[in-house]
Amino acid sequence: MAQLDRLSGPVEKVAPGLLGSIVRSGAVAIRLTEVEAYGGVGQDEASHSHRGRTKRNEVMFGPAGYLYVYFTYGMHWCANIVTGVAGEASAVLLRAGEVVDGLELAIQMRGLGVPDKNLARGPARLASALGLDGSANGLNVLDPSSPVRLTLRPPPRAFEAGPRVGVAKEAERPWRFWLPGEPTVSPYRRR
DNA sequence: CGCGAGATTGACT
DNA sequence: GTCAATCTCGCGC
Repeated sequence: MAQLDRLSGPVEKVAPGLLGSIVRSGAVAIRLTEVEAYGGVGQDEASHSHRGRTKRNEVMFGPAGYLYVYFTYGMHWCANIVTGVAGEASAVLLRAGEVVDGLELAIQMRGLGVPDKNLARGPARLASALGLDGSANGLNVLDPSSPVRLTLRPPPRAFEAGPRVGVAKEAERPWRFWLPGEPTVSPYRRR
């Protein structure tokens, strides 16, 4: 399938190609404006899969197109889309996006009172706006019957790349990609 | 407005 | 026991 092909290449090439694509969970849809690439075993110290397969990250070792949702800092969920081929364990972290559908519901999910461009700015906020938690881990986002789906759109004609944010190691590797001029891109400071 | 520290759960060493 | 791909709030300038 063509969609799977888009996710099967090297993660640093797949990641920017996801910018502008739509992630839908129930009534809420988000257009991706910022993503981050994570490599596999032995090639990326910042990746959860770097030390090999564990109970938590086993989804990353499966085929592309699956959702890897993990819990961190005792209170936040973050969502990734697995890329590459089975066994490679690479994934793309969904860092930020713009709510394009289900705005009212997304606002409720976040417990806010007014429309806000910060709704999905940052990986934990994005997951929260989509209502993602541990139960979404392992879903196939290319399956039309899945509650969480990825709709690929044409790759952006322009994007920017820079250092990753918030990771303990290899933050200088320019594997964070975003769409220029988007107000929803997280302006986070570097560690 | 910018920086700094706290919150709080689960998985790994 | 330690650490984590974060967010929010509060204080100081």
